[in-house]
Order: sequence, then structure tokens, then C-alpha cells
Amino acid sequence: MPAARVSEWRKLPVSLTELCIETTLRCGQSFRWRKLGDEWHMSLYGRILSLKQDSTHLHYKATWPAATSTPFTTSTSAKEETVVDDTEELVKHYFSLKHNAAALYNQWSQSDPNFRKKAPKFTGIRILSQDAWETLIGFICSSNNNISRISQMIHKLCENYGPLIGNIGDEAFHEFPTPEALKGKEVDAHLRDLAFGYRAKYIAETARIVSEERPTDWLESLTNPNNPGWGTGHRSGLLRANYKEAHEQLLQLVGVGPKVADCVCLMGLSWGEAVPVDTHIWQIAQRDYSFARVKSSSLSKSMYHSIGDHFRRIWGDQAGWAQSVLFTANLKSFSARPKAEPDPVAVKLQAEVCETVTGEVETKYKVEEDTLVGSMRQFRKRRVSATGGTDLENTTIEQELISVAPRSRKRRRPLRLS
DNA sequence: AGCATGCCTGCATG
DNA sequence: ACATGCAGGCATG
Repeated sequence: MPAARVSEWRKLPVSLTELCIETTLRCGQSFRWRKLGDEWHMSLYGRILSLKQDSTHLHYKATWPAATSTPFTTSTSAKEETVVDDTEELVKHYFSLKHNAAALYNQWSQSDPNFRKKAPKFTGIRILSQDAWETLIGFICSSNNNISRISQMIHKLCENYGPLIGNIGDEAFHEFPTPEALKGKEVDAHLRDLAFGYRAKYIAETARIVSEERPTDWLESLTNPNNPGWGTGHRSGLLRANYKEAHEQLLQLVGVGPKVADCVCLMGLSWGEAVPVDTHIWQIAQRDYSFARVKSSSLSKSMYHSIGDHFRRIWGDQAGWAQSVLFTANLKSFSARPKAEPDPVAVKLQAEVCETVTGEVETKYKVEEDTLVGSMRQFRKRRVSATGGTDLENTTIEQELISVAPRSRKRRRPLRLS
């Protein structure tokens, strides 16, 4: 491969409260970022974008393949060769930096005590403005799956069907494959061999529909016009869709239900009011927002929409962002973040984990009393690992349960039906 | 309309 | 060892 052209590191002034890439790039929005040392890398619109962050700035650089027509221009006014490209605009767009995170966090905290309680440890989470097609395929892969495995699958897709962009160290970076590249029976079969399971046919079939049965730029035409997309440029197109229409259009595809459709709306089409309700958000709605606890393990369509409507009502037009903050705060991999100072922080953390335990026991309590002891045993283990070792071993599980259960009954609120 | 079931795989748990 | 449950759902009946 010919030598790549690499820009200098540049930087944008951004506080960690406005953006924390460590959290935002790992919380299950994007599945392609790779961390090498303290730098994050991903191929994006024809280049490898590299990022690193300190307490005052976001640093970025771009690595372009030398073979393609270069986007670099040389400033005629400067003697020294000055690299000018669109990477700054791309970074601003990708992280939706035009929004003020602190102001929005404040707004959500004012209107929602639960958010006020949970959010302070999870500042700097932002909704990414990702490529719609990549978002669609990523979240088709996400069903019955976990972030680690989704990331591996997406990596395989790129390796096998995406053109090579370049390398960072030993690591090869491929562009995300196009719909044309992913359609067809052979892709289906190959993806099954690559352990995609039943998602293989969803991907191949969705790729076929998008490339053959929809107009060019159909997917992009569903973008929120207030935040036009990147890549092929904005199309003064056909639909001028609103959120509901975009959501319904996506549901026509194969392997796309309401949750996946909302993920694409939120992170790929910039519809801030889209609230993807997965099992975790459903739990949160039941635990912290008085939604009825149901015996059946599946979420009905009407319940799906009423949960979204509730969050749109209390959080407003960026409800999906607020949802993402609470979602991340609830993720196991983030719930016990390692902290530098053990003592005062551990105490605080302990208190919070106890609260979580109380809430989850409350949830369990109504559903299946016989699993309570097992749950509490599990919770204790988690608390031990979260706080770094010690626990109140002189308190029996039964004693701790008794101290938790009555309070949970007292705090039970009237059930919200439908 | 709401609900149960099967679907692929990888991993943790007992 | 082996079974079972479950992980950021969806399509089907």
C-alpha cells in the first residue's frame, strides 16, 4: 500500500463535562472504535479518524490513503504547507457538538429527580451522529447480543466486505461496507459461517432491499432536516420525513423492530426524540418511573410506545439523549468504575450500589419471592467487587433482605397502566 | 391485540 | 462434563 497522508494533530476546546470519549465511544452506540494506547481510531468517510482527549481539549487527526484523490489543499497564502480538510467539521458533526450538554443535563435534572440523582457520575455522554446505514446494520446485529460480540461481528463485516483504508501500527482499518456489497445469498451463507447466526439473513436481505427496492439515498432522506447528514451530501429529497415516518419506514425492513428502528432514528438519523426501549430501559421504567411490572417477559407494542411517550414528556425533544445517559449509568460495565481514591469514593459508591440493590430487590420482590435470596447473594457479590473487597459479612442475607424489603413495599407507588 | 415460541452464538454459572 | 440461562430483539403463528 502506498504511503498514507497523515494530518497533524489538531484540537478543539472541549471539557470532559461536554464530551467524554472514553464513555461515549464505549457505551454501545458505535461498534467500530478501537483503542490503541490512549488513542481511539476508526475509519470514517474515507479516512482513519484518530482521537485523544485531555481535560481541556479533544485532539484529532486524519489518515488518508494516498491512492485516492486527496481532499488536502494547500493554502496559497501561507508559505508553509497548510493542511486543510473537512475533518474538523466531521468531528463536530459526529459528536453533535452544536448542542450544549451541560445545559441539557441541567434541564433534565430540573424536570426529573431520578435523572438528577443518577447523571452526575455520567457527564460527557453524547449521542453520536453516525452514518445511517452503518447504524442500521450495527443494531440489526445487536439483537440478543452483547457489545463485545457485536463489535467483533461488525469488524468481520468490514474486514470481509469493506475496502481497506489504511493502517495504524499493525492494525488494518476498512471502510464500512455498502449495501451493494452486503446483498445476496452468498453473503447470507458466508455470514452464517462467520457466526452471525440468524442475523446473517437479516443483513443480506436488508442490504438487498435498500440497494434494489429503494431509491438512491432513501435511507439518508429519512434524516432530521435540522441536522443534515455527512458523506454523500444533503439531498433536497423526496420525503422530508418526520420522526414517526422515519420510524415506520425502517420497520418495513427485515430484522428491524421498534427498538432497532429507534436506535437508527436516534444515532443514525438525528431524531433526538427517539427513545429506544430495550430490556434495560424497560427495567428502569418499572424500577424508577412507576411503570407496571408485568409477568410476561416480553414488552408489548403499546407498552413500548407508552414508555417512550412518558420519557418524551418529561425530557423533551432530546429524550433519547437523556435515555442514553441513564442507560449507560445502568450498564454493568460502567456501574463500578474504578476510581483513584479508594476511601471517600468507595463509601459513596457503596451507598449508590446499595440503592441499586434496593431497587432491584424491589423489582424481584413483586415478581418472584423465591428467588430473593439468590438475588441478594448475587447483589452482594457485585457490591463486593464494586467497592473493592470488603462487605458486611456479619449480616446474614436474610437480615439484609428484611431491612430492604419493607421499605420497598412502603415506597411502592400506584401502577401506571398503559 | 397480546402473548409465546424459535432463532444463532458465546459466555457465565451451577 | 454438561445443562441452563441469558445477552441492549425480531418474525412468526
